[in-house]
This record gives sequence, C-alpha cells and structure tokens, in this order.
Amino acid sequence: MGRHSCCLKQKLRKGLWSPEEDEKLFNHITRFGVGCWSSVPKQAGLQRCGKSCRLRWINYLRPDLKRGMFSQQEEDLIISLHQLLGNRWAQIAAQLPGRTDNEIKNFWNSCLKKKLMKQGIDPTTHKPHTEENKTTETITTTTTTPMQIPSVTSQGSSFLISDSSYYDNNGLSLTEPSREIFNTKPALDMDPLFCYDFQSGYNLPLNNYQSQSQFGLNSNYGFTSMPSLTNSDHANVSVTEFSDNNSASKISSMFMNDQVKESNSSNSSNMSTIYPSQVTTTTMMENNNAGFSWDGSENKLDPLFQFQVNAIKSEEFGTSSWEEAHIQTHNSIDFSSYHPLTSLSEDLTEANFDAFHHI
DNA sequence: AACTTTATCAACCGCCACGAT
DNA sequence: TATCGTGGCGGTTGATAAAGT
Repeated sequence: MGRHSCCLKQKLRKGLWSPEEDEKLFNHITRFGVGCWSSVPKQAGLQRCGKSCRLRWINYLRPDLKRGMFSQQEEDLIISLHQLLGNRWAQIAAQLPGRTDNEIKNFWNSCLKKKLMKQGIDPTTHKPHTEENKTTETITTTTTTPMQIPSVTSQGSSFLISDSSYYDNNGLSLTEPSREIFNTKPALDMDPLFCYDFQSGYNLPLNNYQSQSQFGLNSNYGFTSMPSLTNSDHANVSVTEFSDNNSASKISSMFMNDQVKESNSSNSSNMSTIYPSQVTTTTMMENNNAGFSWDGSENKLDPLFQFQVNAIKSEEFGTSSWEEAHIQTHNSIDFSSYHPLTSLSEDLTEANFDAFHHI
C-alpha cells in the first residue's frame, strides 16, 4: 500500500523539475501523447516516476494552463463552488478553464480561507461566524454577506438554455452549428449544478443564477455542460503560441523540433502554421521562438500557449459543423491522446465555449 | 544588514477506485 | 475472488520569496 511500484525503483529523482526534464517530458507528450504514464519516464528518458510526470504535465506543462493571478470572477466562483462541493478541488477546477486543482487548492488555503475568515465567514460551512450560529445551527439563515451564497436547491437534470440569440424554441442553435451537439446530448450527461456563462467563459453554479433570478433575463447564459469528450471524440486543438515583446525575449527554442524550426525559418510572416509530428503550431512570434519559455530569473516556465480551438478554425474555413472542423484540422495536435487527463478534456471543452464567446 | 516570520506554491504522500489478470 | 498495476484525488510538506523586526 502507499507508494506506487514505480516510485520504489532506485535512482528516481525527486523535487523540483529542471528545464531539461521539462523539455524531455514536454517533447515526449507533444510527440506521442499520453498513453501509460508509468512508461513515460523510460520513453522520455527521465529519472522520475510516472506519477511525477503526470503531475508535472497536468499542473505545469499543459499548454492550456492559465497563468497569473485569479480574477475576482474566478475568486467568487471558487467560493461558490466550494460551498457547493467542499474540498473537491478536481471538480472545482473542472469549472475553471486553465486552472488546476492544485492551484485552486493552494489559492484557497493560502488566500481565500483567510479572506472569508476576515469577513466573519466560516470557510468550511460558508456561514457567518457568529455566536448565534455556534449555538443554534437550526436557524435557516438568509443573511447575505458579500460572499454569501444561497443554499443549493436540487434541479435534477434540467437542461437550461437561455441564450435566446442563439437558440430557437427547441433549444437548437440558430447561428452556431457546434452548439447543436451540446443540445442534443442527453440531459443526463449534463452537470445539473452548473450553467455556462458565455460572457465570462465559466461554468457557474446554477444556484447563483437562480438566486439572482437571472435566467431569462441575461442572454449570456447558455448551457451548461459540454459534450463529454471521450478518447475517440476529443476536440482536436491546435496550439497557438503568442508573445508580447517582453515574453518573446525570454522564449527558449529548446522545445522546437527540427520540423518546427525548418518550417518556421522558411516562413517570415507573423502568422504561420507549422506542422510538427503531431502539433499544429501557429506562431505569432519571431522565428526561433516556440514552445514555452524558461524564465531563469523566476525559475519558472512560462507557457506561451493558447489553445486555438477548432471552432475558430471552423469559422476560418467556413465549415458548418463541428465534425467538419475536425476533418479540416486533422493535422493539429490531437489531445485525445491525453486521455487520462480528464480535467484537460474538460478544460478543452470549456475552451471551446470560450471561443464561441469570442467569435 | 541580519535574522525571523509569514505567504506562496510545486511536489510528494497516502489512500481509493477501477480494470486487467 | 484476490491480487496487482495504475490513474486520480485531497492533504500535507518543504523550499523559496517576501515582508517584517
């Protein structure tokens, strides 16, 4: 019990990852995808256990990770979700595109918890921390504090579409074909607790909207859960690199394979689409900048990636369906190969919605 | 400037669930 | 059915940076 067999092997490195290790892992995953984590270290030439590789990929190397501070909106969402779900960080993270459970957990423990306590709210119960509450738990409080969320009411498997600009009476998309797929998913596949906010790009707790009587009034709320992407029907996504003047200078070319370099060097335009073994990389940077950067001063990798989802490609190509978008972008990196990464798949689906929002 | 305390966060640990055998 | 290997999750630790004295 306890330690995995892979961790019992000798000579396995522990602790912080070096840039070289990151490079090896990143290259391996982008080329071959994720199959069996336990075999990754050997194949990638790493002295790490598979579990460690998985964690490093999920929490740090994954191209779709969002960086930087949590926004106020994210903060509020985490608090709401925590009230609903408790310490189920993975589930909470699934509602915040680009954020990892570890990141959210750290943020909660180091920041939000204290913030709530300062406001007199018990971070566990999310109820005001008053003497009254300590003595009489039976009182059903409707007291609202800035962070207070009304209690959850069960909604079963309701499937709510309220964005009238996109859906007809049958709840089918009028203007955006990709959304039809979401609508035609059985309601049982949907997460009844959340609805998707097209404005923010987040899945938000349903009770928030109910309590605020926003359904039907605000056209930003579309639905709710994503099509569950299985191994075989994951959205293909491309990786778009971008940079500003500052970050470009920090970019290392260490993750650039020969194909990328060759392709990039032959294309002097600002936007070029290149096709390494499995990756479609659209670069907006100068020629030898690819992958992500290693910021030596901060000892941190700074992924300069952003997913360019097929929905966008579909728009570019003038295709009319999700499936066509898949076909037309078959050269792009297929993250379906990362099938163990359920959170990633969820992130991707949300990234798709985010893309819809920006179209 | 030196030392201590506090905050942050990457990574590890231990456990559980699940599928394969 | 039992065992094993693996992925996944939440709790915790430890290194480092930042702030305070």
